[in-house]
Amino acid sequence: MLSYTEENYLKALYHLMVEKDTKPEAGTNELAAYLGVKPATVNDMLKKLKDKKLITHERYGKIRLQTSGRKLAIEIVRKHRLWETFLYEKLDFNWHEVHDVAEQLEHIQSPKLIEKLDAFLNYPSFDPHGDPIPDKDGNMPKSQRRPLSKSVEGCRVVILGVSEHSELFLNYLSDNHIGLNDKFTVERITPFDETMRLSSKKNPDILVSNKAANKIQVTCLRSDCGCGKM
Amino acid sequence: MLSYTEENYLKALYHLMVEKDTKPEAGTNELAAYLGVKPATVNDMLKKLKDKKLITHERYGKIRLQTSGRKLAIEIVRKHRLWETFLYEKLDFNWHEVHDVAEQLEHIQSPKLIEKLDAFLNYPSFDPHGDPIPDKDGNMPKSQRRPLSKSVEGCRVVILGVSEHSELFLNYLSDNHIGLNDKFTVERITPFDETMRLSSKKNPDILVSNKAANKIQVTCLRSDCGCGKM
DNA sequence: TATAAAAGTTAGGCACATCTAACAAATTGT
DNA sequence: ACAATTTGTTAGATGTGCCTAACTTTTATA
Ligand SMILES: [Mn+2]
Ligand SMILES: [Mn+2]
Ligand SMILES: [Mn+2]
Ligand SMILES: [Mn+2]
Repeated sequence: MLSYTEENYLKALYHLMVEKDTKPEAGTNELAAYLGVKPATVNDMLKKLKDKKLITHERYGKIRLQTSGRKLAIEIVRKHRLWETFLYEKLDFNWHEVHDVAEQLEHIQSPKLIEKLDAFLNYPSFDPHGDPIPDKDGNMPKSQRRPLSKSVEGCRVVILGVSEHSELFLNYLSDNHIGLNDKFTVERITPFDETMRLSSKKNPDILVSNKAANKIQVTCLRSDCGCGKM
Repeated sequence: MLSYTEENYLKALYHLMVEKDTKPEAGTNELAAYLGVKPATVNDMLKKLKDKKLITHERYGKIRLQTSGRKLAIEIVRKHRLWETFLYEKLDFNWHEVHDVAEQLEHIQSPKLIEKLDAFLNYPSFDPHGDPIPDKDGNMPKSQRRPLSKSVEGCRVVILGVSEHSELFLNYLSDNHIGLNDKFTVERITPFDETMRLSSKKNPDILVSNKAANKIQVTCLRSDCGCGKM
């Protein structure tokens, strides 16, 4: 049985490695910064996780998840995203409110609870941020999400998710009436700064900066718009 | 902000005091036994709770909850019972399975979560064991529950709850097809050992020992059966 | 009332998760 | 290649929650 803290270290390692499409390894300082603790603290924990055969790490070397550690990390990600979905779908939480509560709920120990919750939610594949929810065997559903910034003029897109979860960004989207599963047409892209002008049923004119468009994940609804979708 | 452990001490004190209709005070050994820790451990915690003005306690004296401590304890009881209701009503947990998971869930910190959960469950007044759920101001709903053993021959009763939560007892009830809100007629009470013979639609002949009848809480559906109901 | 039993306290210690401060190794840049 | 910077490690300390063992106070009982 892992402690609350050990679980958070595994999950942090998993996220650091997924969000790094180069080598799946992390450093002590990097992990410390991510978790908001000091490198010395991480070092103590590395010893414990190594003893439990969840990671590999040798002195002055890089940290890697072992298969057992990755499996546990994915279980925690699964719980986190199922709880986020529950809060959003069933309890009417806002987009930006679900994460912090899920940070607590993800540590509840009860396999039955998670299976029942999954069933209650109808076995969802994606959470309210559009992130994939691993199934009970740890398989991640695939989606052809791509940043909105890759779309071209004339594209008809649907919002599948976001790649940043900050309250600031999520509120910015809400304020601009951009929500999960909303559909938009890319009307115009300003050449100089690539600001996008979108239209939707609810709102005929929405301006989205390139910075924001990079964080908004969409899929293209037409195959003939030339946006480079496979 | 209280720790997980501090919350459990407050809740334990509350339960010890409610379940004792004499003086609302508890002893060190009593509390230690209830929580499954050693008296020395309790002593350390008493110091902390006293510093936080949640209890009163002087050397070799009895422990009492202060108003602030009682209020916090009731909040935890509220969370516990709402979660039990959620697990039972929405996730199809069995009677005896809800408690252990609720022991974990009761410590999740999010006022919004609890208010939303309460609304989602339609502001229930009683949990799956028939125990009262305090409202958000800490008021306990009243019910005229009384042990089944107080009923007399001819009484028509409905099961409102149980005063013991062990898996053994709850499974005993399930095995005998006795469930929450089920209705029974008291057909016969054996004079010598007060064993009760009940009948219901599902099952025309159920034998209930006096030991069990003491733990089953009912309300009488007729006013003329002479069972002493007010 | 004296003694035995029960209840409560204290001292000292341990595991966990964290810190600071000092140090060592590896990497980078001139 | 050497120095400077970054990265990682170690030692020693703290607070929480728990323990055992020894002690003291209160309560029960002979
Ligand atoms: Mn977490
Ligand atoms: Mn998410
Ligand atoms: Mn608890
Ligand atoms: Mn209950």
